[in-house]
Amino acid sequence: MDNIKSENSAGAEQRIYEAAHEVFLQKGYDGAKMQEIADRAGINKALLHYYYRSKDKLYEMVAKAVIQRAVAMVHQIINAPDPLEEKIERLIDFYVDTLGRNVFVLAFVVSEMNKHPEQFRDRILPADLPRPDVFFQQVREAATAGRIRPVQPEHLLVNVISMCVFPFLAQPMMRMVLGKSPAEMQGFLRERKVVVREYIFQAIKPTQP
Amino acid sequence: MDNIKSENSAGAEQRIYEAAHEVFLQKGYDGAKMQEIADRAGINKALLHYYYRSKDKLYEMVAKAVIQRAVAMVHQIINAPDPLEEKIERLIDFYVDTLGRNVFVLAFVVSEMNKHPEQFRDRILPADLPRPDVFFQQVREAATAGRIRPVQPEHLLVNVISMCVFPFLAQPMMRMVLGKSPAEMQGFLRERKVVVREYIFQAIKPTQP
DNA sequence: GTCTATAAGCAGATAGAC
DNA sequence: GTCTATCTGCTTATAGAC
Repeated sequence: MDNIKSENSAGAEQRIYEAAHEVFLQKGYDGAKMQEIADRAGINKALLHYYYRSKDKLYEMVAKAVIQRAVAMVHQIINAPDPLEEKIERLIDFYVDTLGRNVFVLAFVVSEMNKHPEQFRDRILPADLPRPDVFFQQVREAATAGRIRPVQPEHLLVNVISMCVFPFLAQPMMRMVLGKSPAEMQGFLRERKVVVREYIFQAIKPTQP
Repeated sequence: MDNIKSENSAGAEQRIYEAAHEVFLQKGYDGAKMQEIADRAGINKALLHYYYRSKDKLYEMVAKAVIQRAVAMVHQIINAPDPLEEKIERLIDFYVDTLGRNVFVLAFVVSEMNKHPEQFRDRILPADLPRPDVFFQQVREAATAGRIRPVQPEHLLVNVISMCVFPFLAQPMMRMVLGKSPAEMQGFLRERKVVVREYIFQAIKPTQP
């Protein structure tokens, strides 16, 4: 099954792709340079164009993969068969753990979608986007059953995501506002999981039993 | 006081600055091109360099102004003498209204600070950053007085900012997740003020009176 | 497949006329 | 002050040898 590759560790094509992934994520389309990608892959620019015809194509491929992986993971959790309360906790854990470690993915998606919206709409976003319908339905049912206040499902989801994700995304800005050192900020971010959980459950719990 | 300017509406220097402001905010440092700035200002590239020596200097000037204005406005609200509850409402209104209309400013700060952190630290951020100490103190006092639960002041502030700001910042991503049209998204975002207020006050109100 | 060399075009910056 | 013309260097992309 596996052919013998003429290069070291992983084959040029694969290494190019991985290098492109890193560079595009960190610098965005405009800031990324083919030379740097070639350097990180340990080959030269000509080979980039041999495997991936142009910078655009390479970018498209990377961006597509990044988006699709993110969408798939979120969808998996959001529409899992877990009960609502558990699901919210898993969502919080997922966002803080996974995205917290890969801030670049997040910053990439947000900033690139803002900067090149038409390119994303036309060539990068998947046509069929899975909706969080299961989650929404669960929220409505929990409200009807009186287990939570009757909150709007979409806003609940957005609030969870916002509180989990934004502090990581805007880490430099938050440090500025709070006047924290990088080390202090690390500690602060570690507390987020329990804080978000606390705020969300306080906010949705029934008013008077 | 006002000299007669040889050019139309506002004087070349001013028009260049405004054009640069627009372009840098929308495209970031890497995506911005001096040619486009010149075009929007209605002059040519040579004049850019006559007034502002280089792209770097021009960027530095714009970024500094953007940051400082944002910092000043936030500081003004956060350390105002209003009582805590009012202040939180004003904060929410401020973020949703002001930043909601200028998403670019926000995206600019977040993404550029992530991409060029050392440049921001060394040349753009003001040395003296006003701290939200007054706000923090108010939270502690309100907690001691039993008017709110004893929450951590910093996390409270971060939660307010996150829920207000993130949905606008990640608007394209949110549309993707929620499956909304641009028009529907507009409506959704208009509901945020009241929703954030509701979540925050539910989360911090005393457990049992 | 992988390289060197080079083409073609663009972006930032300057010289010099007016 | 403002322009045209031009230089220099960088970036994407291709040609062609091995």
